[in-house]
Order: sequence, then structure tokens, then C-alpha cells
Amino acid sequence: MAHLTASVEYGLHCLLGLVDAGEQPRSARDLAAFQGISPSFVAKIFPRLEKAGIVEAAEGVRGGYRLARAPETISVLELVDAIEGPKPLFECQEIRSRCALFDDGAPGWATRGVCSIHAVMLKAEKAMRDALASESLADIAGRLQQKAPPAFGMDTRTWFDRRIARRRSGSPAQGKDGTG
Amino acid sequence: MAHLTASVEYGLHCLLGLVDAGEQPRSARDLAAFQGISPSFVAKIFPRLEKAGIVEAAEGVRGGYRLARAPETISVLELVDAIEGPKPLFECQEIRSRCALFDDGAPGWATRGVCSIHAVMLKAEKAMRDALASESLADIAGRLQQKAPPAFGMDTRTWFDRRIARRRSGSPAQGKDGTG
DNA sequence: GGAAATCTACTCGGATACCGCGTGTCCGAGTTATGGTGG
DNA sequence: CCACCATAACTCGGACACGCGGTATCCGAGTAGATTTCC
Repeated sequence: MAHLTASVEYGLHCLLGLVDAGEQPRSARDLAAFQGISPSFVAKIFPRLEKAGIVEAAEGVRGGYRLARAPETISVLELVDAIEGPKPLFECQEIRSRCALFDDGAPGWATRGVCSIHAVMLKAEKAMRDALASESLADIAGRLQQKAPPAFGMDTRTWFDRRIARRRSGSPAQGKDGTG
Repeated sequence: MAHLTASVEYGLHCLLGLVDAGEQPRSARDLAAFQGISPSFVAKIFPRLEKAGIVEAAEGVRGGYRLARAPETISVLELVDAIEGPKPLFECQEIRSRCALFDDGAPGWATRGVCSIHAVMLKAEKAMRDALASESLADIAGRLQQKAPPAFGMDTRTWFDRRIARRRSGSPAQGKDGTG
């Protein structure tokens, strides 16, 4: 396990699949299938992104999610906070007030301000959060697009469109798809 | 829970109790009692610090631990790594290679280099580690000494010395200590 | 042929088990200071 | 009085339970579109 959990990883990957979707919503199931991860788990992540105002949910048979804002305005820090909640890097337990020299109550000088150890951790947390805030979803998507061949974007769109079109058209190629 | 666990907090607090100890070793039990935390748990943390070359263990009845190096040369990052081990902030699961567009094997352009999402997290982790590396144990101890009244350092030393002297002298004041 | 009702399947959304890591505790091996004994 | 030895308590060090958070899954409520039927 790590501080930035697998939920964040899943959420970010799926959001990358929404950047080039435009107005057409994409369902959590399709996004999960595209990334090759658990649809059930992805379905639990997206409601949090929706509550945070990062994606919009469209209901119905051709519903799904789409970005609520331009990807340039969505920082990675926002995504992390939306998915994991405000989880601190370090939880100070105020050990300083339990010193054996303080019989019952700790003196004022000991508990005033922030714990010296906690301060260091807060500084480290801020550095981490600043780094996450400096990157946007569009940055990652752009870097990915730069690595991928030109046809990849179109192939992705085609994949989702076929997936949507196949929904209720009678599944014309359910078993004879290009697996062999 | 948090990424920087309670073990780190306990270890750091106890190490602060070693900064002004000099050559005289202080036992894990005494350090834990001084901080008002679990002695058993502290006893599990210090062996890791010893393996990392941060403290030296002295065995025997008047043994204990003492700093192996000057506190100015011990960074908080070292302590975190020594106690928690090399635990990454983010564990990339290589989702990128499972894309549905890649039938069996992912193409080279997809898996070459570092995952775009992983890169952002590594950047954040580096920022966090740099912040932790910029602080030393002596920095924290100095800041604490600045907050505490002048007599605190001497009181601390007296507390540990009495604790050691009482060990095998027949426990002259076992039950009539200043609790009331 | 056109429009409305129905019906289906797909969507989101939350409530529910399983598992691993961290927390906390305990007990055993080893060692040094102590106390007594013998010279 | 001094040196040696046995004792004993304290030390470190690792092995053993408990609890919580994360992971993964399932099922239920609601809705847009396609189908069918009636006029």
C-alpha cells in the first residue's frame, strides 16, 4: 500500500480516457474495460469525482461521465483530494504533551504552536502537494499524446464509439470479433 | 493511518531524547517512558535505527542506545527510510500496458520509459523527500531547545540519570515517588 | 404511416465481504553490574 | 583487603495477535432509447 492509493491510479487512468471524449459521455464500465481494470471498483471512484465537480454524470442507457471542466484547469492535487479525501501525510499524536517530566498537564511552552516534528512533516506534505498541484490533467494527457502514434487518438475514439453503438443494436459481432 | 506512520513519530521523539545524552546510553524502555509511549513498540523501532547506522546499541544492564553520529548529520529522511523502509509514495501497477486496444502485448511506445502518471507521482515524492532531507535531527532538537525553558535540558538529564541509578541500587523510592 | 405507451437494458450509487499492513504485545537469548565467598 | 565466581536483573531482538483502512464485489433505484401496438 502507499499513500497515493490504487484508487488514485485507477481514477487518473480513466480520466485520461475522458479528455478526448468531448460532449459524448463514456460509461464507467467502458472506461474500466478500456484500461483493463475492475469495472466495479471504477464505479465506486467516479461518484467522488462527480461530487468534487470534476466530472458530470449523465444518466440513462447512453449515459456516463464527461469532464465538467477543461482538463487544463484540473490539477492532479484536486484529483487526489477528491478520490482519497483530505488524508494527511502524517497524523501528529501530540506525544510532546505526554513527557514524563510533565506530571499531569503539559506546560504552555510545550503545547504552544505546532509540534516541532509535525512542522517538518507539514513542510514535506506541502512540498508534495505543491508538486501535485503544478501538474494538470491536460499536462499528462498531452505528454501521453506526444508518446503515442498519431492514429492512437482516433483508434481510441473508434473503440468507445463502437462500444456505445453495439449496446442495443443487437450485438452484430459479439462472437466473431477479431480475436482469431 | 498515514504514509508517515506512528512508528516514525515514536522514533523521532525518542531520538530527540538521545541528542543530549552524550556517551551515556539510554535504554529503549526509559526513552519510551520519558515520552509516555509504549515501551514494547519502541523496542521494535530501535533495531531498525541500529541497522541503519543511526544509533549504536550497548548491551548489558546499563546498556541502551546512543547516537552513532552527530545529530547534524542525521536527516529526517534517513530516519523515515530507516524506520519504514523504502516505501514508495505511489506504486505503479502498469495499467498502461493493459489498454484494451493492445490485444495481447503492449507496443513499445506504450511501455517505454516511465508511466506518465507515475512520473508525476515520482516528482511529488522527490519534492517530499527533498523537504525531509533538508531537515536534520539537530535542527528539530535546536528548535525544541529554543522553545523550552533553560532548566528543561538539565531536568531531562537528571530524570534519565536517576532512572539509571535506581536500576540496581535497591529501588529506594519505588512506591513513594512523587506521584501525589 | 405516425405517435404514444411499454419494455428492456444500461446507467449511476451505495452498502457489503475479504485481505494486507500497521499497531501493540509478549517472550526468549545474551550480557554486564552486583553481591557474596574464599584466599 | 583483594580477586574470583555465581547470581540476577536488565538489555536487545525477533515472533505472535488485534484492528483498521483499502480493495474488490455485488445488488438496487432510476432513466433514455428502442420496440411494439393502436389509431
